[in-house]
Amino acid sequence: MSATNPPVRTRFAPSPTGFIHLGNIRAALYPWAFARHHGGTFILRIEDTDVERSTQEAVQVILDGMAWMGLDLDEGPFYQMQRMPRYREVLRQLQDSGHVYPCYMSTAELEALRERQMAAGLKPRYDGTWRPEPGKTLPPLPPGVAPVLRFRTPLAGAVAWNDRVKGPVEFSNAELDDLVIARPDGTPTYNFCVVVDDIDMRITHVIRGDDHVNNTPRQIHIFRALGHEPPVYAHLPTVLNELGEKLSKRNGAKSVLQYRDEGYLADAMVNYLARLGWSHGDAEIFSREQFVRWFDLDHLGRSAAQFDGEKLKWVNAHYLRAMPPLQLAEAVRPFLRQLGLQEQGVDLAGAVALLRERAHTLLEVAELCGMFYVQPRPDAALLAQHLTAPARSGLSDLRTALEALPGWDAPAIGTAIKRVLAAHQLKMPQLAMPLRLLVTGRSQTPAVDAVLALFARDTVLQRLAASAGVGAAADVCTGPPVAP
RNA sequence: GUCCCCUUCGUCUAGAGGCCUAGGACACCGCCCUUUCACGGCGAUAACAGGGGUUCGAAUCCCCUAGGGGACGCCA
Repeated sequence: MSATNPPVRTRFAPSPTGFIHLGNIRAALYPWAFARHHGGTFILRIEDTDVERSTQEAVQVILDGMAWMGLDLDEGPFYQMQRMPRYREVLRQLQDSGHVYPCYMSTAELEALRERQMAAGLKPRYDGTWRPEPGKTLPPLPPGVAPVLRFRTPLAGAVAWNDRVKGPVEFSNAELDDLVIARPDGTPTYNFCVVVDDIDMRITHVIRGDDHVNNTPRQIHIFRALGHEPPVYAHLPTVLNELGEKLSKRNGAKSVLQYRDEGYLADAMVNYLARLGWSHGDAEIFSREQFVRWFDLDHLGRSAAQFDGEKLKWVNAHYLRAMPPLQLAEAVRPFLRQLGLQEQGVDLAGAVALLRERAHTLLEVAELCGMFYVQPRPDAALLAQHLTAPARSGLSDLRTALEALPGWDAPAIGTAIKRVLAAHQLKMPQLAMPLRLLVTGRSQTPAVDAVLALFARDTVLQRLAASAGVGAAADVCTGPPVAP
């Protein structure tokens, strides 16, 4: 890259429909990363010219999603509805230069035309009835009809670009018709607004979903008519859901914010999404900084990528384990509240540090925390199975030993347990199982000495005391079993 | 129907003519570790859509076929 290249400017240009799924947000991630990589500018533009569907709440959804993912803006959001005067101005330019003409064909007539063309095996397109040509006589003006404005597409030749993802793409102009760029009331249409915006915002690289490939030749023509060269295009392949279908609300696609609410970390999401459709050799786990440093258009995939929730979980679990315990505890707190768990008695940072190895999401960590913040109600059948007579007598001795322990930490507790094991000729599981059942109510926990160490000693002694008597087991089983 | 695009293990992908008897990761399966469950370690199964070329040599280049997707709006 020579120093004469203009600074990189990319944009994310969603229409605010109230929903933003993983495919949408990936279409923001890549242009963001590209701008950051080149020290360029990342712009958000809200394409809200469809007044029927656009709302401010929907814009907020986009903003929230981007904020969560850490996709920070340099400029914008710009709203197309606020740029109407500018569009009208450019429209006049195009009229003055003879690039557009009024068309009075009714929608009913157009419909009929399309049907005839389809029936004849042709591509349906406007036939140029109202396109003025030297020596051509136009039909008589229908009275009282406001015309649309159509763009005069070149008849011959072809339009081509070198797509940074797809490679060279070429469309014959004969395939293109004269598209409507302004409605009867003068409001401009999509393809026109996009070009005016991309020119005004000096966009150098258009990185967008490949559903726009077919719009690109039209947009290039408008660029040229306006005396500008088009930007570099990179059309990203589609993201498919786990069934291989196109992502959509109707297909049950989730909002990006729902992933946040289910306990996924933004860094993990960025990592996973970056890797879905782009690669850097064998790298699977990389930080946001590494991603930005490595990101380029040359290693984007060409074909549609299928979302894989299992891999997302794996990536998320990785980030969970890499987090400092205090920070993790902070992140888990809202989920604790959501589950109605009271953080008390046991240090949360200690708990999550111990539990995160067995969880994939913050929500799962919070659920596991239940073993520390809920009164234990061991399953009666499990208790009966594990609380054998030898175990009972071992536990009784252990209780005494724990009570006498000078310190209260995992190694000391572990030593005490091993002494009891030896004295009673017990195997570890024979004592550890009833022990974790009695203290946590669960049969699956981290190493029992580490778990006990997190509890206050009094709590442990109390819960062990409850099982001391012969009939005590029944006392403990006062409620329905909690999930193991 | 017409045009455009796509096609490597189940999934995400590496791969830019010889480094490929095709590599990594997730998932799956097996073994090990073990205080239950996890984690971790080790290992196994698994793919170049098909057919023709070009070349000494092709996953890589060309052509054809098949399959998939997208577009064809006074939506964006």
